[in-house]
Amino acid sequence: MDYRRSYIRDLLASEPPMKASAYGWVKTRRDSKGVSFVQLNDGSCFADLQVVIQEGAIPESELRRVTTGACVRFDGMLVQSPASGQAVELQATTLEVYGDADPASYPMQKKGASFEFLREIAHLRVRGNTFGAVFRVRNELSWATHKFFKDRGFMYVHTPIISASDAEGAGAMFQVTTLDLENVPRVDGKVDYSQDFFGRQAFLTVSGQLNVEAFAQAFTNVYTFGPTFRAENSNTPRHLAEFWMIEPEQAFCDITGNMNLAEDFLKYLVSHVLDHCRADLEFFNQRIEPTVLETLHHVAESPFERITYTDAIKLLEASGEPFEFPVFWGCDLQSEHERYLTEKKIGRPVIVTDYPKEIKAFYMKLNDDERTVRAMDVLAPRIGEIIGGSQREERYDVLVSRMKELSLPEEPYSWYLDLRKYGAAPHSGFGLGLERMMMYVTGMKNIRDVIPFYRVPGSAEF
RNA sequence: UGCCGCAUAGCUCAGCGGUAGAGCAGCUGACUGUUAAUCAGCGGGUCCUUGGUUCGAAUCCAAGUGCGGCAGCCA
Repeated sequence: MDYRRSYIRDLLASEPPMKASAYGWVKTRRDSKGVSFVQLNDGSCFADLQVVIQEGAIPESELRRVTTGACVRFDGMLVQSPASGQAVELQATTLEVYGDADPASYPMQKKGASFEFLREIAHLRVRGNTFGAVFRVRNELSWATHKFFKDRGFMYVHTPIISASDAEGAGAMFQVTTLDLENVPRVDGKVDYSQDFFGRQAFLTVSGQLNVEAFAQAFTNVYTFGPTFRAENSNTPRHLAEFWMIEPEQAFCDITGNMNLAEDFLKYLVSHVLDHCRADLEFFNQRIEPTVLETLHHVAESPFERITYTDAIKLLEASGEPFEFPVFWGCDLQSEHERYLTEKKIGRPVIVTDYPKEIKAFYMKLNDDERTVRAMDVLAPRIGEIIGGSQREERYDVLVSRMKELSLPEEPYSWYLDLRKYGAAPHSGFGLGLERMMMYVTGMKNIRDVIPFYRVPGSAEF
């Protein structure tokens, strides 16, 4: 079994007739008198290869083992298919069964399974149509991300997973420790973290941003792309405890440049999957969300709307909508507000900028009005906030006074403050949640269905 | 974490006070090329758990557990 061989995707694009071998997992088998049809898939593309077995070509005792879920190889001739439904098919002459799958207990079926049930068999759901399509698209989004930034001269930075600063403001963190939880060392009644692995408290990162800012101050244009962790007790179809985030950071870039990058990046990703995942997207459009293709073309072609927070509040106040949460200057935008703006009022992605400083993070650059900061959120129909970014505060004194206002300790951020002391460039960046983007592109309704093995409160199986 | 909903065959569900049903899947067979094939037959159940109401509970009530939706926190 050499590693260089044809995928089913390649066979389907080949010119028949030719000898061929097909490796994969059996989706279904249909028998008629004198002939059997096997749908074989190896994950390389949405379409299955139809394998045709004429009566007598393969011993009945072997053919019986070709059941849904079984892992097999067929050898034979790839020929033009006489029936409609596929261009080519494999006329099989030999069969090797690598792994049987007991049809009475194999849980994947060709019909009728709910996403809730499939989450219980996350190790097997990837063999089905929907999750095959989901993870091919996820793969393409990942590669497109690297290509987009590589083509624009960005450096890929591996920011740490374990972080010592515990108060970044992005939410509750998972603590990392090797202390014996049954017998925690204490000094004056408090936990003695000097005996912990790192000699201090440590956590899983909630964002690579602070680290990637340091690299932007040396390599100009950088990005990080990796897992991040939030210990929030969030039970929604849009939140995970472990998710993947893409965070570019640019020196010599203000909030306008940041918005331009965000818009170009989203359009690039959308165009990429339209070009490279056609069959998968058509499946989503047909079976999951009938507006997906239309939405993606729309996003790729039309400019995003850009409005300030202050103007957004005016639009909401003038809307006449019966919002559950009151709208006033200074309020945070709730889901219902975001949905009104992006779905009802504007009908495509909207970038909202210049939020009140009170509802945004300490590191965002203070505007001259001293009431708002240079934040920008990209809101998208169906899913709400997909990107959050800002121009960063590069003025040392302003940053320190902002931290004081929020009672943040300086010590854990001393290195971050150093970046403002020594050769600080104006800089900007944003974070894009890969899974949020996945939901947008595929139309999948639950974030647990766009990540291979999800982690949420109360659940870390597989 | 709050509010709401759901839990019956392997899966998707119906039944909603009188003792367990359908479709799909599985198994057996039929059919000369099927496309989520079709047709016939067969097997398959602690009706989530515990307690209560009742002559009688899958069905009504309560608590627990699990799952889902909405909201908050955010990406």
